[in-house]
Amino acid sequence: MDDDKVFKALADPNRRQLLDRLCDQNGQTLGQLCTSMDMKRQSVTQHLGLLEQANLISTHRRGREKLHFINPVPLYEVYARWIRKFEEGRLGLLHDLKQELERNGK
Amino acid sequence: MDDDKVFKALADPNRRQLLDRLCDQNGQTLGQLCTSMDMKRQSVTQHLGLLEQANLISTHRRGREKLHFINPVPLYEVYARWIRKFEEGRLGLLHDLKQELERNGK
DNA sequence: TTGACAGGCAGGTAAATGCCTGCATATATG
DNA sequence: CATATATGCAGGCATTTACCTGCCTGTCAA
Repeated sequence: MDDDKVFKALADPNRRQLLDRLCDQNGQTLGQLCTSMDMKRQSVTQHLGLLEQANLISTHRRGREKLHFINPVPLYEVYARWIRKFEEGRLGLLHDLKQELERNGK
Repeated sequence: MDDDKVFKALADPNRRQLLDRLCDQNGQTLGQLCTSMDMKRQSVTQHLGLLEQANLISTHRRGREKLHFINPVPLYEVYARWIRKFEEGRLGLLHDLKQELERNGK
């Protein structure tokens, strides 16, 4: 997985909204997704392209339509490799901070 | 919490690296952090500024030094509000995809 | 076959981003 | 006090990003 592409894809609120819409209803067409996005179809296409490059969605065509499906795996991997790491040290880190503040706040 | 600031802050590999360095050793000064970043001090300052605005780090001064501490809370909240949501629907989503592929792959 | 519909592709532009240089300020130390 | 050290602040510049317009291709249905 390319961490960087995933993080960059998630950096834009419109792309997060697209994931949200797909979470509401998976397998939507480009046209359907466009109705909830305040921008031109071509722009939505670009956003979906970035999501697909980040492997956050997968697509396939049905006739003249293009269906979009969420792939939750990269999101979970971001959590596993990135967020959980800091979560584990959470108490320790807060302890360090507290100690430092006390040492200097006296 | 401002989701957008957190996601945008995490979008840059240098900022993620800074968080990593702080995870290795919490409470480092700007100067210390600079030694592991291949850019000028002023650039590092800007990155740290974004991390602080996203509430991912907190700082306080000790004399002429500025110490930086990780705040793991926003990371956990991103997970709780964002990633867990998709994780929950994971099996269902994969099931939808499989079904769709089979319907059209025949 | 022809018209309507769904989507792809190719620039163009304004704004945001990331990095830099140069200079200013504040603190520690001899 | 004088100097070195740690950081702050301002502005410039190149790249990337996000959105747009305009046009082309492919599919369905009458």
